[in-house]
Amino acid sequence: MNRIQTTGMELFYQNGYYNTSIDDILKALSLSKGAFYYHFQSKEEFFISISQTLLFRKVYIDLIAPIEGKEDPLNTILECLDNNLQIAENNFLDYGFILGNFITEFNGKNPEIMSYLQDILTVWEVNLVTILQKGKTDGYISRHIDSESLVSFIISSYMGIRTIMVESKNKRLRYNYIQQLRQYFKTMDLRTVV
Amino acid sequence: MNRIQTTGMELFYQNGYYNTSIDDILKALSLSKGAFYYHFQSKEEFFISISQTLLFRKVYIDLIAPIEGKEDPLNTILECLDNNLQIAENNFLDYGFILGNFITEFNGKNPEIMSYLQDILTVWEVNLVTILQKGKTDGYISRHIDSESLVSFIISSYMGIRTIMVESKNKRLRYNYIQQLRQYFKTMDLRTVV
DNA sequence: AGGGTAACAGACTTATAAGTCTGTTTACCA
DNA sequence: TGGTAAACAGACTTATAAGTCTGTTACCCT
Repeated sequence: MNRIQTTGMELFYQNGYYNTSIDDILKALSLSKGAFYYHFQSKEEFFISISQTLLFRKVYIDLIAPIEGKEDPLNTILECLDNNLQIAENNFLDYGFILGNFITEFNGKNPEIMSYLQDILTVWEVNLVTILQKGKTDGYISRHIDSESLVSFIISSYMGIRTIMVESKNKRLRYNYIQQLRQYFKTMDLRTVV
Repeated sequence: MNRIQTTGMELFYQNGYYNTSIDDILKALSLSKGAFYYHFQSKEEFFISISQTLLFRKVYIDLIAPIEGKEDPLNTILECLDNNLQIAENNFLDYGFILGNFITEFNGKNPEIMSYLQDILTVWEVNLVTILQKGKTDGYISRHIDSESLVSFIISSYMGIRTIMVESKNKRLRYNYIQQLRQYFKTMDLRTVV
């Protein structure tokens, strides 16, 4: 059952939800229809179960855990995003930011699934806002900064750069992006962004 | 034939390429299979024809033409992006940045279509770089700015904010985004970003 | 050991997709 | 006005999708 979810998420990520059939997933696992529909009611319910477990976990591990409870928010965020971009860069077959891809795919088509995806995004957002607010009280960040705005900006730019990096062979894309973000962060940092 | 392309682009935009059937398009137009396959060889060739005409034209009209040949690059870009975000915001049924959506959808699935989409993105990119370079010689922008990096950053953030704005009801998202971008631009402007 | 249930196999149904093909309409021009 | 070709109609084929259903295996507990 866990293997089905794992393979399902991989294939959905690679080929998209609508372009991946249950048979594709089962073929990759040498399983039968019976096995699948014993564990899951439908393709939709299957995807939702993946969202709430594997997808959420992945976003948490990759983007939330590395910044949780850390000091020096701006540098921490920079480092976290850079790590993720490096992994994507080194992965020959990268398909972009998985959460962003699904949001794009389900937008306007499946409100229920969209709400689950939006929830995950919100958790990330809230965590970023939290660490930034703490950074203010800890004297890392200028108090006149609007954390919500900054977080929207960070998330937007990260989603975008992941989309762009996918097909572009430009090896400086990651470096340039981080440089720009760092430059921007400097304007709101009370200490020094390294 | 032009109506077929127009309706095709609309439906592909709304529902995605793989999730839109030829029959869907023909039903919307009260046309038959014969009409479609008289004009187009296949669904793929149909989409490519749309990319090279309507899609390219849309990106050009919305994002390139408004900045072409203008003075004061940073403010011009800000205004252009803000306009597009306003239109998206006021459009009750917005489905995100159409070019970005297709790039996400075709990534890793159809290299040929991807290359056409990438071409459109490149045209936009080149135009942005050009106007920024001109802005340097005209004394609008600090010379130590790397135009390519800045352009990647602008495009990334725009693609991302469009994705996020789609399902979020937050009405300040656009305003905040533009504010952040303006703030960032101030650090590289030799005059005053209004 | 054997009974019972969880876990799975795989043929089957129904719907919908892309693309084909034959026949019909429409428009235009001599 | 009649003939010709462009433009279109729509039934048909083939493939593939999601989901169903009946039968079979594997395992666990007493």
